[in-house]
Amino acid sequence: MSTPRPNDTRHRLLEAATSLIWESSYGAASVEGICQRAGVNKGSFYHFFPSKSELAVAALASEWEARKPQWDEFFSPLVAPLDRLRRWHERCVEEQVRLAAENGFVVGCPLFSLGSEVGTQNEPIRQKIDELLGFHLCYLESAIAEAHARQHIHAPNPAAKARIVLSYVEGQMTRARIQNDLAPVREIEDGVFDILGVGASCVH
Amino acid sequence: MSTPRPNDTRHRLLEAATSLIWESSYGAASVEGICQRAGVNKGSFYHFFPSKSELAVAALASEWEARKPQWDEFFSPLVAPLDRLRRWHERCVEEQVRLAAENGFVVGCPLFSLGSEVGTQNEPIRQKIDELLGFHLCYLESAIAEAHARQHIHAPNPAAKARIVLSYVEGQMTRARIQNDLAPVREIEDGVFDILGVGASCVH
DNA sequence: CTCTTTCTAAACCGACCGGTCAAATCATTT
DNA sequence: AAATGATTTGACCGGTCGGTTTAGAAAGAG
Repeated sequence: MSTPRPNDTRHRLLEAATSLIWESSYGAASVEGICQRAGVNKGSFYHFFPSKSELAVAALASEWEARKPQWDEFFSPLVAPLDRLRRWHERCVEEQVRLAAENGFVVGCPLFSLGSEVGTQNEPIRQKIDELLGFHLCYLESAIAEAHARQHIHAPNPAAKARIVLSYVEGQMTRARIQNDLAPVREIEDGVFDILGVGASCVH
Repeated sequence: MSTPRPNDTRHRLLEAATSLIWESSYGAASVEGICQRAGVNKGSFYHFFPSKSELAVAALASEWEARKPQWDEFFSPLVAPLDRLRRWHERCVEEQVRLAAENGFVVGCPLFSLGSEVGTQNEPIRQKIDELLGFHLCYLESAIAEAHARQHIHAPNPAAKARIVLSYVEGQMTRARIQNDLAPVREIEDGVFDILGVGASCVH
């Protein structure tokens, strides 16, 4: 019943794949390279995963599973809705700063990078990313809807507003990667609040 | 003095590379495949371009050169500033619809797809895309600044607003590719006008 | 202990990768 | 016609790709 060693090799492969794809790209991350980073032989790779693309899907799922608790915490109903966005952004900046220091360049959002790379080529990966971005949308919409209900902002259509915010945020993350500059990441908070009209008069 | 055939082979290679990278990705577009689509032998490829990556840079430059006149037309001072954005968006939708019909899936924006794929791996390509996105930013900022000056919108910081709009637009284009759905492209106009606060009271 | 299952090691596969090359061909100029 | 440089050809290179194979180590179960 217990899982004393939660399959170390498999787990290392998932982590190696995540980091390698994040830093470079799906196409540039070879199976050989992933195995090397995981300290594993190729035979083991194909014992646990039938193909490189299925590893990618599993890595995305595993990543999300690991991150979800933190999202739930940041978007907890105990936190004021706009503060959820603030803390979530704060966490994003921290992570990007750390990764940029580790890797020497800004890596951006892996969902968007990977999704736009293989979106037209690999349907399973595309679907998984689509699903995960849908989750992100839910968190945003919930916070925006509540902020509107409490009259902190004016957003009569929270779903539409959430799509705008998500696309903006992901666009900034990708620009940060393309410009190899953390500035776009850092200005996300101001941008989001500008989009949400925070500070604007809220007459009704 | 005349250039009757402006280097047909070279030009066909540029076009083949553009379309192939746009449809799939830089990594998935092989030199062999590009040559095949261009109807050219691999030897000819390396007669005109020293490497695949330099072809990509040349293709980006060539693409922009071909598109610039249209951008200048859309963003002509003769057009009302917000109408510039409308017509530009209209043109984007048309193109995406056509490409989606041709290829069977939504392709999104090649600058963002390519940029986020090779951004951390290939500096020359990264720089070229950075440059081109900078041009886009200029057009947007100009229209936004003028719209503000004419009091059509309230945007005291046009440069910041332009960055928000660009990231949002590119984010939507990428989401369209990832979702394989034209809806995000179609809603860009509404989103941009929402961001710009069109229709909102403009007290000052 | 042995049997069985799970996992790992390392050699191996054909295909394809980006890139090279020498020879052939074409279009101009003289 | 001869000469010349730009263009084109297709065979070819070493290397790496994603994936397979097989033998055996490890480990739990009886």
